Amino acid sequence: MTEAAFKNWQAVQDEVRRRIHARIWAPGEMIPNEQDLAEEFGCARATVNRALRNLSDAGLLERRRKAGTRVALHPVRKATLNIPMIRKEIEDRGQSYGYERLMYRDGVPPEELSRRMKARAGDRFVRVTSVQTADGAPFVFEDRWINLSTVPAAAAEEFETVSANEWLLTNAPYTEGDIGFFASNASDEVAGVLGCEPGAAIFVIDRVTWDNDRSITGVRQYFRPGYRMETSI
Amino acid sequence: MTEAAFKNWQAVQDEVRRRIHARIWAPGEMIPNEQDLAEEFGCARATVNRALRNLSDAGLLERRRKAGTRVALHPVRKATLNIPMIRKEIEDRGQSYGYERLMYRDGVPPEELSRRMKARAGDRFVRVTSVQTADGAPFVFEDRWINLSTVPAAAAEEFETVSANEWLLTNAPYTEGDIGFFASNASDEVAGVLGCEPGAAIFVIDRVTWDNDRSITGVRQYFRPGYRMETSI
DNA sequence: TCTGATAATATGTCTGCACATATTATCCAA
DNA sequence: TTGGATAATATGTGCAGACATATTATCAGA
Repeated sequence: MTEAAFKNWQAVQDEVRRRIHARIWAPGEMIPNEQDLAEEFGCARATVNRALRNLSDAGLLERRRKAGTRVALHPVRKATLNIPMIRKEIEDRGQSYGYERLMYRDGVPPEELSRRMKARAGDRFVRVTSVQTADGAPFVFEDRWINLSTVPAAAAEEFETVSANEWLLTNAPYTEGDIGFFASNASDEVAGVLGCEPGAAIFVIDRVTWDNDRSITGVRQYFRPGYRMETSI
Repeated sequence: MTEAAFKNWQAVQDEVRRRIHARIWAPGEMIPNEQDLAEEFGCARATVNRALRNLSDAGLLERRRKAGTRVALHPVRKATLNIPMIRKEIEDRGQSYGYERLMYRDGVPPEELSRRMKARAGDRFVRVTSVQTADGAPFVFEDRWINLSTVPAAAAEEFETVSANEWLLTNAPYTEGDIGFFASNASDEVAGVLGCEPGAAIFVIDRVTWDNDRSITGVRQYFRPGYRMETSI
């Protein structure tokens, strides 16, 4: 074990990882403070800070001022998953992408969605349903409500050729979003669009996006049977 | 607009966010380099660096050496979701948690899982199935294979009272994990355990965890109908 | 025209120092 | 004993300067 072997923050991070994994520093246990570690590793405190901060972000360490740094007792494993932008996902597989608008209509969202979107009195909405295809086969059925009070410009667009998702991404960037994932049996409508049996298990993503406290859009995406969302931690 | 108003990295970050959102810097467009921004904001380059790096991590900016920094064209929205530790999730709801082991048996994983776990010739496995309950009602059915060649200590534990997940977390920490989410129609077996109709849409999480390049365990969790995984971005 | 060496440039990161801030420990007075 | 002021301490962050590194642009030579 040579001295001064940990000169960059990633080397420090790896070493700390190793010690946690080797249980040299056990879960729940305090680890030395930054100053001491910096001396031991032969680097500046800022370098140690950067490494520990990163590990704290990753959920492996818990840090508090004055209290110090300890190894997380329940490593809250955080998976970062990329919310699929359908076109990109399909094209990345080398398949041809298709988009077709099915319906475009003014209206009022159902009660439950209205609540989730914190709709105010007087808010106007438009509903757009569409299907996106991979090599001609249905890939995802999308049922979307757009809050025209938040995005007035959307009233001038009928989403016949460009998907609402892409239009919104470039024309109404959002600051926050709530996402839910669940499984649902295909209704007759969903089955009809996706070309599967009614009752088939469908992976569904629910999303509401916000421009600060104003909801932009609420969308539900029904993926074709067999769809799998992957990630790693 | 007063000068020198952005003295800390979060203020800088907020200002950059604002400019992106206000389309002062449009998607795909280059933004000024760190040096210039530092002068404009009246702070050190390191401060601008910290802010931009954070935004890059969040997927809002794309940075490349020499090429510079540009506003992400397709803001790859990264949702960080906490992989549920079932007991904690149930107890956090104020419900009582229950665990019951259903089966414990040596064997060989099915072909597909064997491949995903990169099983080597001579690897030995044990299969553990269990159900976890919330207030007595089935919550999740778990079908797990443990690689005894990676975790020999697991051979001495039969998981009758402690869930394999918790035992592994404290006895065989993992370095990496692959996770998949999908929907599946309940088989007769799954329906029987979860107490629902066969064919009901079930949210399923597939996971393989690794100690470096050696697989520790491969598990499939079938959640009760109606289960919803939530997160925000 | 193409290729490979070279220069230019923006980001990445380290150092050493300083001060800020949150939190805990301590101690004194009521 | 208790409450509140005060000190001590570990992390959080800022700054200036320097060098490292990846990548692009340029230009000479084949």
